[in-house]
Amino acid sequence: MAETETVRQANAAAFDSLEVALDRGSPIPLYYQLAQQLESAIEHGALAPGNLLGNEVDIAARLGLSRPTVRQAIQSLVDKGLLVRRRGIGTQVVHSQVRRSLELSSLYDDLAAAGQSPATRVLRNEIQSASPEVAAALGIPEGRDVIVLERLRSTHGESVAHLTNYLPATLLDLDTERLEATGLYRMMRAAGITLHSARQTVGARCATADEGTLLDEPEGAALLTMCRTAYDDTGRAVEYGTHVYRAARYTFDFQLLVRP
Amino acid sequence: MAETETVRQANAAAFDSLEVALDRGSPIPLYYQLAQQLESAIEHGALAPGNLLGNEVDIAARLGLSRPTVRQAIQSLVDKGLLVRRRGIGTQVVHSQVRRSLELSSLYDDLAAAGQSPATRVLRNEIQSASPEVAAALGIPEGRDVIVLERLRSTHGESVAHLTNYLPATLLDLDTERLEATGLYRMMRAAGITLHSARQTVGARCATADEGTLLDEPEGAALLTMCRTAYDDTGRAVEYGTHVYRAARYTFDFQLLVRP
DNA sequence: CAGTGGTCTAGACCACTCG
DNA sequence: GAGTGGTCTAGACCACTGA
Repeated sequence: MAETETVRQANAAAFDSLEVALDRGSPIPLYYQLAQQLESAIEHGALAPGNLLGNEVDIAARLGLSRPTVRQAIQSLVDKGLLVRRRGIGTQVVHSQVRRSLELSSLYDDLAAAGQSPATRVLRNEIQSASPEVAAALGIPEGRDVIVLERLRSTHGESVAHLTNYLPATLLDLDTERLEATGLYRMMRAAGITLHSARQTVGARCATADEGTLLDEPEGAALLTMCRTAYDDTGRAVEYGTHVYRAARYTFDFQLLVRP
Repeated sequence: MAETETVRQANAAAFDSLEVALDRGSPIPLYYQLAQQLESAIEHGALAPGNLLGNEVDIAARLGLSRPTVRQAIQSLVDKGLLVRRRGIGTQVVHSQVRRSLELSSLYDDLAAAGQSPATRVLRNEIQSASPEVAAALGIPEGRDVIVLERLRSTHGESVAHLTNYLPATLLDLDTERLEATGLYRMMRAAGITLHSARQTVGARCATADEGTLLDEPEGAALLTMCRTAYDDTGRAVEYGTHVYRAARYTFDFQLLVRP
């Protein structure tokens, strides 16, 4: 098809005319600078879906980089799901429909956004002895001190979720005011805790009378439940939470990327 | 602490005594061979949690590989969450508590396992015109032919989920028998469709009377709902599904890895 | 066949962490 | 200061794809 040829030429033009400004004096790695600029070019449509990127050797030559550096940049976007490599063909921009869903919900949004919601009211912030369940989840001895955190999250003046969190008491201090302003994960990060991974279980059940009162739902209404244990990069469990969401006002969105 | 020193020495010994067999004649990449053997060493406890791996230059020298190749192997395990790198310190095996949860539920288990469950009964397998909702989800014109698939999944003789899927009719042929034996995703893979990503939304609601009958739950029982659109690596939507699970017998488990 | 990404090498310098 | 991972270079050969 002639159309295909036209598109291919347009692609090359699109990438050739792309201005990539690399600052070798910057502390930001070159591959990262390139990746960021490619990503924004894709976002802004300068690189359209389906466009071929041009071969890696040429790109490297044109930018004055080595091929491994260019590959590292491209690879990071492949890992994000924005680009697709094909042996013998080239590297292509993923189609917009897929990209849009990627942008809508990164896998880590929930972790990142946890606690950053506009309105979170702290109902409880105190130290207790770890129950067997909590101790097991956090991998600490039963009876050890833990911070118990209970929060009510709402948007637009309507309650959305009831969050209960448990943290080893030695980990950090949780000032209630800062907690409502900043969010739990941001405070943990500020305390030097670097998150590594978290394990989540999502289920559903009907609201009890108490839960109904708290969340403004009738008894028996459907609720989404989520249990999470989050780990440090040293392998410590740093948080265990059991959360309850009003199903009518909340869903979990996430994106799966299939590794080749 | 003396204990720390002992552990550190044990680490070095653990890795030094690790036998890594590389086959340069194999079509399997060297970095992949190394990654696999490291992974199994971690699984089998030959490399214990917290163990330092030893520096990359030494490993490369000992195995007769270049450092980038060793780095590529290590990086792949870091991406899986099994190892943690620390600048100026070394590479460590992640603690077992974290690893266990990683092994329990890879992020892609659900996709991979979809349809491989022991008992799946096909209730419907026919071609229809795409409704507006389905057409929008699949990114095809309204009214275009789509395969409509309705399945009932059960384990241990009890129903667990009611799955409804829509696929562009041009994509592949779905033989009901093979579908029950093989599973949808395996059939798609066999048809040359390589999955790239999927977007999921998980929610909850109460069962209608019909759903209750189908799933053997009372009306009003809590149900987990899941909507998914899966994409090809060319960017085509290849499947849209709306699934309903009995909350009493099913939860979604997944693992988040925080990218540095 | 020519062109592409996939793999691999053998070096180099830097930033960071620790003692 | 010594040791670590993080980045980068300038090449090389291979496997796969398409025409």
